Amino acid sequence: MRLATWNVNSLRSRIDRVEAFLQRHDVDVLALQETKAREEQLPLMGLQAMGYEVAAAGTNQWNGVAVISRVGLDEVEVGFPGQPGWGEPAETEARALGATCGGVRVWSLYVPNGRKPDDPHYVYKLDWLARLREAAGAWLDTPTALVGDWNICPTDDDVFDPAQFARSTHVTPPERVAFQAFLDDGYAEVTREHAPGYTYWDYYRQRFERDRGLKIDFVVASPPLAGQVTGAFIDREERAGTGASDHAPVVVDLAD
DNA sequence: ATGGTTGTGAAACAA
Repeated sequence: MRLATWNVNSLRSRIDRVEAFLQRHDVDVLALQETKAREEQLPLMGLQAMGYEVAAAGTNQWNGVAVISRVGLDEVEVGFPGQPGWGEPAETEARALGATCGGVRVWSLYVPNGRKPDDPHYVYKLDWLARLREAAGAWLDTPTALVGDWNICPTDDDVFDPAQFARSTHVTPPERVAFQAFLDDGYAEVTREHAPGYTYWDYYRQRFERDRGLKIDFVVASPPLAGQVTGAFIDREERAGTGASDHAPVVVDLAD
């Protein structure tokens, strides 16, 4: 099974790229973040014609997550127990969607950005991660993939210029501790060894052309799933050219 | 410290 995750930065504006990406790499399951659309706004006919089922959540213009699968899409769940809302009803804030696809529980995650270390949103980010960890502890014994935009650079190697990010989110010790906690519990980040390099580059200052990016998109796998990983890659070409998302897709191959 | 770009939806606001 081939599983991918991609912060698409608007599904409607990039539906053609999504369909081409699925075909180009023969992807079975795709987790999307920043879909930026209500479910009823999404153009799904093309995906359905290609044999995919779609589950989407989120109704505001900034967040939204989805899972697209051609190997089954069952037990869809939005959010996780204890997930706090943020200034609006929980359904509009949707940052987590779980679905069972081909025997794997796939969670498409859009971890809160945090904005600034002194912003209340940063506290919300850490709280959200703590509650996710609490829920994820119960999923360790089943094939589970926590995939998506974690908005954390776990090491300095994951930042093009650590000095420039010294007072920014994504690199602070509490965020890194929060990420490491999943690994301490038994989860494994399975893309890094096969697919080094950044997954996100800001639109401005020609960050992509100069490869000044961040590695913030990860596949965090439970032990039964981690043992099935045979390879991974970052589709950097998808980030090139005009009309690209600011994130590149990350693809993981799993043995049957 | 600031500014640079993109998306949504039609002015900010988030990233």
